[in-house]
Amino acid sequence: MSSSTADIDILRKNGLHVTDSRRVILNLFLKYDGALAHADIEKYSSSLYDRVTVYRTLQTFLEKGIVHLVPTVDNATLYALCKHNCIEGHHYDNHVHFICSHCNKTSCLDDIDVPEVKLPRGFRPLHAAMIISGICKMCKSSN
Amino acid sequence: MSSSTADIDILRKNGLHVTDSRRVILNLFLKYDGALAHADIEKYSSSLYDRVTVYRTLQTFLEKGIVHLVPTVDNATLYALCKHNCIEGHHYDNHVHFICSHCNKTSCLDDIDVPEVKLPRGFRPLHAAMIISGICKMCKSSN
DNA sequence: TACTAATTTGCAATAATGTTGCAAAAAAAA
DNA sequence: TTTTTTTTGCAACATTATTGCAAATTAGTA
Repeated sequence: MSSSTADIDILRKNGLHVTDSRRVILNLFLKYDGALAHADIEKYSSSLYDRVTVYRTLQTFLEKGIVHLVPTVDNATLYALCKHNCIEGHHYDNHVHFICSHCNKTSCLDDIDVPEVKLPRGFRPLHAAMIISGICKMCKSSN
Repeated sequence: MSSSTADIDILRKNGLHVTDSRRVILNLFLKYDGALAHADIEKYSSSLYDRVTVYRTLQTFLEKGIVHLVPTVDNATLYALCKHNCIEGHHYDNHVHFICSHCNKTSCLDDIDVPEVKLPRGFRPLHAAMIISGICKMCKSSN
């Protein structure tokens, strides 16, 4: 049994009660370095918790800025851990997201910022998101 | 009654049978310069057609390259007209998408290409999508 | 530790969204 | 007009997400 309390720390720091389901779900994100869908979480947590609890936990994490939504081109809803200093109600997920067409894993490229783009006259930008699809590092090297 | 046959031309050019529902849906896209969700189409076409027909029509348009999916940060599935020369199975929707936080309209900025980004070693990009949110031209000028 | 107040969870019901098979209707070709 | 092929509508079903409420759990306090 891991004695790490990283998950507990995160929950406490965000003023959340420490519960089993929150710990399990948060640890999934901490261990799996990529974006997770609701279905992934249900699968990996072996249906220990009710679907509704998973939905509500993700919603809570979103609101607290523990995770952010990952943009997608299909209709999938993906969540990923916020790595930098996100605070309640204000995310700093200004990084590029990469989705691998081979292993299907979506990763946050935390160190790659979304580039600025010159918009047509009259448009005022507030936030930009970017998704790049292709072959990821792991899949490329394993060929 | 408009005598324009732009919609018919598009359908013919793509080898599709010309039917009422396809014409109505296609004209929605032609008139409304922005991305539409399935629900929008159901609403604007006054439930003239079955839900299933709308789904199948959108699927057909997607396959033929008449519309493309618009990336989103929530789980919405949005479709927008392909403006440039998309052919069956190969889209050229390499443009930036803009979603207005005020009127909620999603537009294709057809003339703004998604910029190149330098990725970490090992990642091979195939396609890039970009979504910018903010205040659009119309909403800004009406304040 | 035991008690209390507030939060969280599970269950059941419901809503919203999307898919499939098949017969009837419509479109295109002969 | 007739025939062939495609499309549509209906019904049923599947998946994904939301809500209310009582029971269980958490955290603070005595």
